Amino acid sequence: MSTVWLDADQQLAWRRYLEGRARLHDAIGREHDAHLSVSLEEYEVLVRLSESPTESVRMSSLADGLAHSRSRTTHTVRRMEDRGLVRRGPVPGDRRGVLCTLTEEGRRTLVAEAPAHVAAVRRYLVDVLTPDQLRTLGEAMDAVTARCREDGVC
Amino acid sequence: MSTVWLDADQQLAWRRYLEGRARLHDAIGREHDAHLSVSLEEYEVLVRLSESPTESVRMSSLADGLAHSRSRTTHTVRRMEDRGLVRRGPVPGDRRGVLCTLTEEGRRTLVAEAPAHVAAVRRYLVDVLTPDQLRTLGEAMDAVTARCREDGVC
DNA sequence: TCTGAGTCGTTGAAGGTTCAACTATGGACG
DNA sequence: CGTCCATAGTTGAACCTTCAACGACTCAGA
Repeated sequence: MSTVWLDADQQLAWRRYLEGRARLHDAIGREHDAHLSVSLEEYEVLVRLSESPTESVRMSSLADGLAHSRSRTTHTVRRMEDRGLVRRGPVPGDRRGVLCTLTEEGRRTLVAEAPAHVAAVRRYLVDVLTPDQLRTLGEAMDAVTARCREDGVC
Repeated sequence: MSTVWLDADQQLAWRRYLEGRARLHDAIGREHDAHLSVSLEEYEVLVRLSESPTESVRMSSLADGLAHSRSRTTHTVRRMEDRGLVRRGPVPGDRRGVLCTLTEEGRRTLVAEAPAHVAAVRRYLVDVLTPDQLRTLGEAMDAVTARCREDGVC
């Protein structure tokens, strides 16, 4: 708030964040490439769908929840539909909407590949932090999300 | 280490991290798009170069420091060279190497645009966290980086 | 000095994301 | 109702990153 520049501590934290962020995404992405049939982003789509009682989520909610653009979500879901992991249908009561639904194949894939995904998250994030660090990390990133929403930068 | 699954706290922290990470990158990226002539990635290249006493860094060191692939670095630097922000030359003593150097134009760009960049980092990260949270965030991501290096996943 | 393994950086193609433009539907308000 | 603006989602092109293959150079050891 006060000055324009970052002090040494702030600068250090920002640098460490940038580097860790890049390496973490890279490391987990490599695990997916090596051992799973779906990318990290596609995996997250499967998770969101599986968490819905109907195993289906509207495109815009999906985009919102994943913090992805609508366009990106369209492309991702189309590719997944081509591979039989999800299917698209109408939203009851709103003819603009598209409902994305988990297929049998999508559910099987999620169940089969979840352990490897979780193992990667543990190996590169959860297991290298203390419970306190992990909690603080979550709270910090939650504050970031709140500010972004506040600014309408979504 | 112990079990295969994440408990509720771990799951929550991971989710918050994923969402905050996406939104933070997006928010700062938008600031760059709107008010600066260089992207966040290009800006980081300029910063690294400016921090060297000679205002030049070898391609591989640049790639390493930014946690980018060598290929990505080549493409990024080529685009920046086309715009006159950096220039490439030989590394004294190793004819395999390429030395990337800040140009006058690159230095001017960095000086002119740093305030807007820093303002974005403050607005979306530094200012929404307590000093403790920010420090812990940095330490946590540093631990992630250490694990990735340990695994040779770079 | 020759050989072989490793490092450095580039290249072009393939794949994913972003952006702007577009169609279609919904909802508020006269 | 009819107009107007907002929302939902798609499309294709431009752009960036990734990947595999490559040429060039270095270094260590026989």
